[in-house]
Order: sequence, then C-alpha cells, then structure tokens
Amino acid sequence: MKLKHTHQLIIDNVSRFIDLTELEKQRYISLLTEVRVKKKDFLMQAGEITKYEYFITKGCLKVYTLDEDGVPHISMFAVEDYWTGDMASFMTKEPSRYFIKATEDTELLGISRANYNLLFQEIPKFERFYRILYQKSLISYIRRSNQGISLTAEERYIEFKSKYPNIINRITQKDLAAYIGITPEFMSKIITKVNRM
Amino acid sequence: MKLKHTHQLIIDNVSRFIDLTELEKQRYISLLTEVRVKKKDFLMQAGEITKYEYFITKGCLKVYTLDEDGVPHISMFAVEDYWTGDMASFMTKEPSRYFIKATEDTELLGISRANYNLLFQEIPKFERFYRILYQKSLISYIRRSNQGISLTAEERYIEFKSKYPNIINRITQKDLAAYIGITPEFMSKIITKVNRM
DNA sequence: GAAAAAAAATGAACTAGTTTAAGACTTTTA
DNA sequence: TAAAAGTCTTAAACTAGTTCATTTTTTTTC
Repeated sequence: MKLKHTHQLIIDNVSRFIDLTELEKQRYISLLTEVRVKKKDFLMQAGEITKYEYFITKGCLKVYTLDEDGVPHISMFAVEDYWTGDMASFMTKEPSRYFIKATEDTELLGISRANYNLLFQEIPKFERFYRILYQKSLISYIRRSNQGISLTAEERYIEFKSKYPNIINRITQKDLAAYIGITPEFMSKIITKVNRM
Repeated sequence: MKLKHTHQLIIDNVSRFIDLTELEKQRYISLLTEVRVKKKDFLMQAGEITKYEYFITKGCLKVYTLDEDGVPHISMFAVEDYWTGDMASFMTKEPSRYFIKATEDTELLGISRANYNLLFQEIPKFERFYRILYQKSLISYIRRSNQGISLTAEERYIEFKSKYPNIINRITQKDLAAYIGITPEFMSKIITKVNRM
C-alpha cells in the first residue's frame, strides 16, 4: 500500500535499523501526529514540559538555550530526516530549558509520550530502533563535545562547513556564531579570513 | 543463588532498567569477561579496534584523545558503576582515537562484540536496557557539550566539583585541567582563586 | 628513606576571542 | 515600495586563557 510522502520518509528512516511488517507500519503511523510550524514560530519554549519527540519531514529548526545574560547557545540545527525535541524533558517530565524555533516553514511528525511508551509495548522492535538511534547520536555528541574543547573557533567553523554543507547556506551567520560558541562579530572576522585564504 | 560481588554490581546496575529472571542473570554473566588493569596501564590505546565495552567494578580510568600537538583531552573519568569504552570503534570496527588509562588499580567486566550481539538475540530485553542507558548518557552529554560552550573555565570547575565530589579528590589537577579544557597552569590559578573566595 | 620524577605554583609576555559602537547592507512588513 | 527591523562588517580597547620559564612541593621508585 502506498504511503503518504511524509509517512514514507519516517518509515524509510526507521527501516534503516529495523524491518517492519505492513501492519506494524500502519500501526506506527497511527501513533504519529502531524505538526506544522511557520518560520519564526516556536515548536516549543523553555519552561514547558515536552509532550512530543519530533521527526522533521520538511524545513529547518534551531534548538537553543538562553544563558543568564540572555545570550543564545544553539545546540543543533535540525532539518529534513532529523529527529528533534528535548529528550531530557520528554523523559523526566521536568520543564525544558530549550527553545525550538523554525528558521523556515517546517513540517514534522510528533510522537506523544503515551504513544512512545505504547510503541515499545506493542512493537518491541522499536526498543532496538531507539537503542541504535541513541547510540549513533551519542557517538556524534561525544565527538562534538570533544571538538568543542580541542579546536579553535576557526577550526570548528571549517569543520561545520565541510560536515554540513547543506545546512550552512540555510542559516544566518549570527545563528552559526551561536552554534559555534562565539560572538557574531568574531564569526564575521573568521569568515572574511577563511574566504581570503 | 548468591552472586560474586562484582557480578552483583553489574546485575544491580542492569536491574535499574529491566527485570531479569535468575536464568537470564546467569546467562548474562556467562557472556562477560573479567579484566584487571594496574594503575598507569592502558585498557586500550588509539589505533586499536575496540573489542569490548566495559563496566567498572573497582578503580578509576581516564578516557582521552591526543590532539595534533600531542595535548591530551580527557572526555571522561570512569569509576565504579560506570560503563566505558569507545562506542564508535566498538560499533564501526574502525580504529579508535582514544586511550583509556587506569589512574588506580582497576577491575572491570567486559562484553565482546560477539557476545553483545548474542545478548540482544537471546535476551531482547537488553535492547531496552541499552536504549535507556544510551538515552540517559545522551541527555548528560548534550548538557555537557552545552556547558562546555556557555560557561567559563572557572564555572566549569565549580560545576564539576559540585557534581562529582567523589571523583575530584581521586584525580590530579593536571588531569582535571585536561578534562575542563584548559592548561594546568590556568587550572592552578582557578583553584587558588576559588579556594580564596 | 634518598634520589628521581612528576605535579603544582607563580609570574611575565602573549593571543584568541569579547565588547562596544557606528555605518552599510538585506530582509521583512505594512 | 518605503520604512523599519534585523544582519553583517569594521575597528579599537579589553579580558580570559595560553605560553614559557623557574621554583617549590608531592609522589614514585629503588
């Protein structure tokens, strides 16, 4: 049976790690909720208790916190085929410290906490899917937190540019600075310098 | 049936997330290998392909990389009741970029790649265990990589001190500097300053 | 328990990245 | 399509953290 485009995308993503029967696919899809967020609108804000984890089918979002001085620190940009949300709040039911804001009109599929738990009961294979998904995310976070400490800002910029060429031209320089962990002014200097080389 | 002390520790750890029958416990234990590492010896070195993931029953290790200039960057200190290894190399079979060195005489339980995979086949509940374990690790890594960027070295030191009071007096100031991401000289200055306050 | 090796402290000169401020360029909105 | 708002650039003065060199203290080793 032919699936809707957005559903096909999420099934393809899941199928990278586990095999689902047609029935399981249908059941899985029935547990998802479609969400749309317009550019500049929030998918969620700090203080809220996260009710959903999301898969992005179209668009781009930035996930960030504000420090005591109100300075934003972006922890990730999420585009098509990425998973996003605040797992800490989703798991613990504590208020989130994150904002998630669309930088383009964005479409997502969300799974609620109740359905996430139901999923594991009904289709235990999903424990495996999430085990592998989290394992892979962990590997890339460990790598990133290591680089955050051992590389200079210029090196982190060059790294980001070569690793995410598809993301870099969809975001502002200011947001990139908030991700790299420097001021927009210094980001501007670095880009001028690197382009001159 | 009464278990050996070290086996009891790992079973207690696993039992925080899943319930095992006596038979499953016995089977799990049979898949583990006991390992001892003397202070200053390596559990593994960069260039090797990781064959095991480890659970620590006694002692302390540091997990680190060397950058191009040969400067060490410690990504974690692992003590009793922690899991350690290089998951990236364990998963991908690519050579590791990490060294793991004992800072005290250390005892561990290792699981080989073959047994790790066997475990999921024989006792699928372990998918759930690792799903939750990785999910929790991910939450704390995300938090750490965020702090690495938004806090000053002094704030990171104060944070570490209050979060890991049990670890801080088991490691050298030099190793702490390599973890915080600063030079030993600057670490020394910070400690003098913070103690004066 | 003395000698050697490693870790910690201190200080002066340096560099990567910040702050503040002002002007030029781009995008959004009415 | 003009005005407003936001983004980017440039530059000068500043600060957090580094580098290098030396001395003191602690730990390891035989």
